[in-house]
Amino acid sequence: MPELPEVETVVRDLRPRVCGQRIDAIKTSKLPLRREWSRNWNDAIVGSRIEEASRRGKWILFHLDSKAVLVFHLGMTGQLTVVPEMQSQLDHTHLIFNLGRAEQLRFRDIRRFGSVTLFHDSTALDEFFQASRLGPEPFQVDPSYWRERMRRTKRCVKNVLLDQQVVAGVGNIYADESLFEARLHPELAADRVNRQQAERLRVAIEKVLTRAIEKRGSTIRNYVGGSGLSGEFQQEFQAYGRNGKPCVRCGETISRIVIGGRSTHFCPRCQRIRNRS
DNA sequence: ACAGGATCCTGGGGGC
DNA sequence: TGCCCCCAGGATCCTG
Repeated sequence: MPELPEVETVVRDLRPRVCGQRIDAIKTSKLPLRREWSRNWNDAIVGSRIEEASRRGKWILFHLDSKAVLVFHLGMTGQLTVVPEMQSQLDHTHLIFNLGRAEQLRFRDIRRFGSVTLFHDSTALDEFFQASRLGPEPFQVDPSYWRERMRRTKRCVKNVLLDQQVVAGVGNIYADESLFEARLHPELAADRVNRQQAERLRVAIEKVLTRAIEKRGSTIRNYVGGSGLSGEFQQEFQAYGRNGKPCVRCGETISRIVIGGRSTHFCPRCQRIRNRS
């Protein structure tokens, strides 16, 4: 499910509802997530207050007053919401944190590709991000960055966009939407991307992500924000999931191919391998 | 280095 | 109604 715009929406929704709240109790389910929940974490967390909620790539960070950082990844179907404790519990709810005001922070994940980890302090978290070589935020790269990264690989641009070490937060939907916006063929070899194309790509990614955040992300099936609301950007898709439909720019039929095992949608007329510009 | 495939899971949809 | 197959916003491991 969740790429940068969805994760950003969750964090913005949750921030006012969790910041300043103390975690009074934790309930865990038996089923494992991608990382197993450590029993020690209960003791380390209970009694702490959440000071801040933030995002890094597709990761959600809760900074506790104990200096520990509670970190979530939503995988494909993760949902992180604050609800009244009286609200009935949905299937696949794996973690419940009791907050003040008779509210709970709940983590639900149907496919259990999501993960939760507790880091002792922000240094330990930084080390984790460094070890995984997580790339920069797409809004913080300077104009030369994309060209720089592209020229040193022959991989196709779609795969480069999905690589979290290149840029953090872009997933399958926003890769396709950004390439459509930039009029680049997803199978274009990265080292053949020229200066103008790289700049178009940088601008396109920022534009697509910004608009998607404004629309609270995209809901295909499972995604909801931190208050349980769906996103609406799926109504503005121009490429993703539109195979067989006419291109909004030129009327050509949108194609679907598979790249790196991920379905990929593009306009064969607007997005050519050989590009005039 | 990199592509491709399998894997971790559950559920929805289509075809028969 | 059931069954089987394919598909899904991600990441990681293994092979060639």
